[in-house]
Amino acid sequence: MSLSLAKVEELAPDQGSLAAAKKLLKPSTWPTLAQDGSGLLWGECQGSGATPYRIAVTEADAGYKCSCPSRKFPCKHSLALMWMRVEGRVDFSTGTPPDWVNDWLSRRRGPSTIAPATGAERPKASIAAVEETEIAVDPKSEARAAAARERNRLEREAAIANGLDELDVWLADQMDAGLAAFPSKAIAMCKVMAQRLFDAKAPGLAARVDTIPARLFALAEAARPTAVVQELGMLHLMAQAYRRQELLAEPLRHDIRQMIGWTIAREALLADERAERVASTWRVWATRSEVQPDKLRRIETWLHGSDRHAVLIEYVPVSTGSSSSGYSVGDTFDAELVFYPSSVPLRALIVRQITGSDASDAPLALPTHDLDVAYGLYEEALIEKPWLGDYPIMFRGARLKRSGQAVYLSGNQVNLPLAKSQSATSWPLLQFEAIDGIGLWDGSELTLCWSETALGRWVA
DNA sequence: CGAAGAAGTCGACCGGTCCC
DNA sequence: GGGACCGGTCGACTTCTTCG
Repeated sequence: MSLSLAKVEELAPDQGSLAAAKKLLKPSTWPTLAQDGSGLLWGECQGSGATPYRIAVTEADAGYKCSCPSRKFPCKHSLALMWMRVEGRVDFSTGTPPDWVNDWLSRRRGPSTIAPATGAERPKASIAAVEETEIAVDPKSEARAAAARERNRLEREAAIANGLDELDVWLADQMDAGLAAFPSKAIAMCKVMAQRLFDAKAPGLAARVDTIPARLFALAEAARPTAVVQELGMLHLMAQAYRRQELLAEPLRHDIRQMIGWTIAREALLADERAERVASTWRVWATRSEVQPDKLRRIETWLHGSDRHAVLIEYVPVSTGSSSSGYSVGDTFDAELVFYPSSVPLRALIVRQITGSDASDAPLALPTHDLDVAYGLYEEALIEKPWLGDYPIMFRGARLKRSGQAVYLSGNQVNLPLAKSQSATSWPLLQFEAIDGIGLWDGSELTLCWSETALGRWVA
């Protein structure tokens, strides 16, 4: 028999030819690949010219002919044709040889023309070596890919900078027009600005602008003017912080970049040596599921362990119907978590889960401090991260009080309004002198999640 | 030395995957 | 669900090589 990988190696004039041939092994390069069924192969290979090269090979004696002008014999095209045949991964159609193949056959001298190994002194080319050099070549394409990434990044930074400039102008316009009028036209105005920020590749900031009207209208009318100032002020703060991110401590820099819309790939976080990891027994104390404007369901699982909090966040398309993370309030499991970098680290990923999650009746491991101290901790966190969002408030010895329609959770000094949606469901708790528990405080209202009382547990 | 074409280089494009 | 990102591929362009 005839062709083998060893034979192809032997024929190759040098290592470079083999490497070049390897790149031609994909069928897409070959408009024609055929055989006559008795050891004659031919094909057309699209080179850099307009007309493809024509290659013919005889399997029996490894004869070859190529119309390319290469001065190497055999050229990469002939080598590639033989290689593909030996590998057998590519289909050769069967047919009668075209004229140009017959032409070559008729003019061809005998099989003996193949000079048997002048190759004694030339370095032997090897297919294995091609595979090896592939890896060696990698750094080059790696560098090119890195350059492309860097280019993309700079482009996006430029787009974001433009977006922030537009935001500044927009904010100034709102101030000029007067903030009292803002709520009445907020929906239309915010939609336009959000779209612009989205186009400026700042999707995080865009989402924030987009949802301003919803947050405003959730408030009593009297509270809206102040909220407008806070919302627009926060936008200004974020735009400024992003521009000056070089001056910020690294965790806060991550925060502002994340708020604007940069993301951290799961893999990158798992591979990050410096990311904070905590192994502990974690207790699920709340789960939330909320549909976002972009038709995604955001599922949060809030955890407590080793005297700290963490939240797992996953996103599921609404269309898939799934609305739960698989965890239930009260579940306990051992796991190592890795926290997303932040000045107030909360969001985390599970690195490895050591035990499965089990429903547990054990009481929550509550701290010794009261609501006043808990609120103090919130304020400290707020200093670290001004756009904090939801923050866990874990307390002992607080009391629920009612004032008109509103319900408040009261400590000695602090009174936190309960979420309106809970004013009815929380009424059984009004009877207790003191309750322990945990809730999520978003800066304006508290969503009570879990409470231990003299009569037992209350869960939202 | 110039022509011709191979080979190398680089950006554009595309489809699959990931992330929010 | 939909954009961002990544790796792979394609093709235009440049550089290199060789020969008459």
